[in-house]
Amino acid sequence: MAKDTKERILATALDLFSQAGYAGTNVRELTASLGMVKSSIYKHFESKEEIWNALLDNMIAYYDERFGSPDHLPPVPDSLEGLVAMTMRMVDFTIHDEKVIKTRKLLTIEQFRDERARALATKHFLTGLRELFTPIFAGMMDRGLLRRDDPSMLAFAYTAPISALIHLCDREPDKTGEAMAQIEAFSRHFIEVYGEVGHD
Amino acid sequence: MAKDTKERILATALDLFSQAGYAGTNVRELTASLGMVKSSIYKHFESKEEIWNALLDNMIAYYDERFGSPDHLPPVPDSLEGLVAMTMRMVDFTIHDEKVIKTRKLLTIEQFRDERARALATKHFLTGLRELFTPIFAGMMDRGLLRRDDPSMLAFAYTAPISALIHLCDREPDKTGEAMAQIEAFSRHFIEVYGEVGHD
DNA sequence: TTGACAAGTGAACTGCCGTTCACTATAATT
DNA sequence: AATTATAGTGAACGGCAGTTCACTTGTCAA
Repeated sequence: MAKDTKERILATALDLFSQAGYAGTNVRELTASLGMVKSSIYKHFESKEEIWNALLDNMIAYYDERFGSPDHLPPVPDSLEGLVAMTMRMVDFTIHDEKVIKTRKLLTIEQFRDERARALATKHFLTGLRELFTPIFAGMMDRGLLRRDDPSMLAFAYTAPISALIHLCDREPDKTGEAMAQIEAFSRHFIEVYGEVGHD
Repeated sequence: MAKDTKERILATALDLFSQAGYAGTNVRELTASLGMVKSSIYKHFESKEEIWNALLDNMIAYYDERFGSPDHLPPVPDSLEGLVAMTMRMVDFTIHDEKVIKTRKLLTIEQFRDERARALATKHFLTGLRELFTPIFAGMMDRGLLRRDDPSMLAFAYTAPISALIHLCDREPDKTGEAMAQIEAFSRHFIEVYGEVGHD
């Protein structure tokens, strides 16, 4: 039971912190959202700050689990259209999964205040995506699908604009549809520009 | 005198809010940074929230002043190398000007909490840059410097990665040099890919 | 059946939060 | 010289923040 409640607390903390930030959320609200009284939370965590630290531990562990091992590398697409499809699948997940959305928002809010949040934010928003796509593009070049070029540069040129539109979805969820369309348009523009002629 | 103090208050508020956020900053710290006692601030602002609103007013006015009128549109570069140079000049300013840095950080932190911050964040981080570069790229295409293509798409593909690296500088200022180098490398990659042959 | 422990409660505490107010000092206006 | 306005002070406020604690309840092992 204890573990279950602890996880519920962390899920609710993620929810509230990702809206108003750590400083903008108080334990009254937090426990009220959980249907308990504020003192109860101290049976599970020593302090509000410990909740924050546990939350960060979780986020770091979750990230390492999903992107840390090479097992979870997406396969190299066997066509340019396959790259678009894979991209849209990944984007569709990342902008609709509540936990992932809240994690991004929380890192966005707290990146200037907490060292670990800062480091994780850079991974999430910049280097992680670039490192994920670098081997993919290298593979596509090997297969003659993409023009020979610096795969890391291409990965950066490809993921950064997509990442910017993902941030837009976090900020203005009602623009999600529009953003998805723009991501697809950008992805097609990209294969148009970098795709090797003779492949679609 | 009053106006001067008011501006000092807003400058200090921008400084503190951009580090710890609105909720994470209290009136005591704010006034202490100004060398006065906390009650004094109420001679200039009715409440902490009014300071926040005035700060947002300022940021919106400053943005409109710098980017709102077509007068301040940068000239269309007359060479591909000119685009790189102009880019580096703009980036150099935007990542070293304290006020601009703090404004970006504050918008980053508060974008999920305040409607006006949300709207201004989208302008700052996404649409503004795109709209700034669209006519520039259109002009460069007219002059035969860039391949004919959708100038708005090119503006997006160009500005989004640069914006991502500007965010990196805000988050990890010690990586500023590295980020500048990456921006220049990306800019050169861009003119390599999109530049019309026969021009440098 | 008892005892021990984990989970939740409500009241109370300390301290800081934003804000108010009567007051003083200074400067500008008449 | 007298008056008024402005900026700043220090003490005090009500309230809410995070936290503690004695206590009740429910669960399960001994």
